[in-house]
Amino acid sequence: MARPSLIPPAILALMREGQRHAWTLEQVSADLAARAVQANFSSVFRAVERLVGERQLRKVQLPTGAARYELSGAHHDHLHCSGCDALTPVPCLAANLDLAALEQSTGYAMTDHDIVLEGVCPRCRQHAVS
Amino acid sequence: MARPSLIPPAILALMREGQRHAWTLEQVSADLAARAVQANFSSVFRAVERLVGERQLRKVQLPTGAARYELSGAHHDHLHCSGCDALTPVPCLAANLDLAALEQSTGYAMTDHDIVLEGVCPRCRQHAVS
DNA sequence: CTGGATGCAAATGTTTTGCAGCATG
DNA sequence: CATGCTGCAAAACATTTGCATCCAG
Repeated sequence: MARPSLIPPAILALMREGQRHAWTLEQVSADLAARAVQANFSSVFRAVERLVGERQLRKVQLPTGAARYELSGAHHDHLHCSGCDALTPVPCLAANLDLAALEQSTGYAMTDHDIVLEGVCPRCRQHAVS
Repeated sequence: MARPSLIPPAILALMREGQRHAWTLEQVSADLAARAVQANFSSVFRAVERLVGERQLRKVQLPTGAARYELSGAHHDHLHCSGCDALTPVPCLAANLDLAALEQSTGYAMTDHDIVLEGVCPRCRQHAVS
């Protein structure tokens, strides 16, 4: 190994202490910069990809098509606010699904899931004309 | 209204008779061409968007970030094969989730969902070294 | 030295928009 | 003729890659 990478650990640190629950690449990049960690966008991209590969991060696809990254930790699912784009973690929803039955009926071998339900968060409900 | 649009109805027809369950924009475009329906990609895009707006079509986000379109019809969810990119419809999974309880605990107003579970389809399981 | 890490620029792939032209009601 | 559909081209966007360079082991 040559030239040990500073970026991946910095990303993990940032996320562990972070205010956010999930980050876009853009946000990871910005937060690194805010911590004076020099990192080109490509490097951030590659670091995040690697971390996802190592299962230290999880990539979450929003219904909008945009992706977010979060610490792996305990598996959970998400609610996505169509108003403000917030992503709120909720306990794993697949626990309530009978995956075994699904595998039976479809022949699929389930490997993963990433359930994102669409809704309007409390704040946006308030601001909406009621 | 001027110049009634041929494209949206052609898309609906194509999907009603189609072999496929869900289409990428690219595929819609190709299938239109195969039926000798002249349509620029932009026009296909706009037509599909309109149909989604009118709730005649549904847009499904795959875990890969790619989008697919399908006829609205009865709501259902999907299994996505990570091997061959197939999208298999399954009965609505959210039926098994206690959405009311979720709304209670999170304050969200749930508006929609689009559950895509990741797995390996029967065919790909076969072809995999076992 | 060497191999991985990095920055920069540019390719990619897809979705989206501006605009001028055109065909119908 | 006005309206909104259409094609074409190009913008916008986010993601991804090529390549030359750099550096700690």
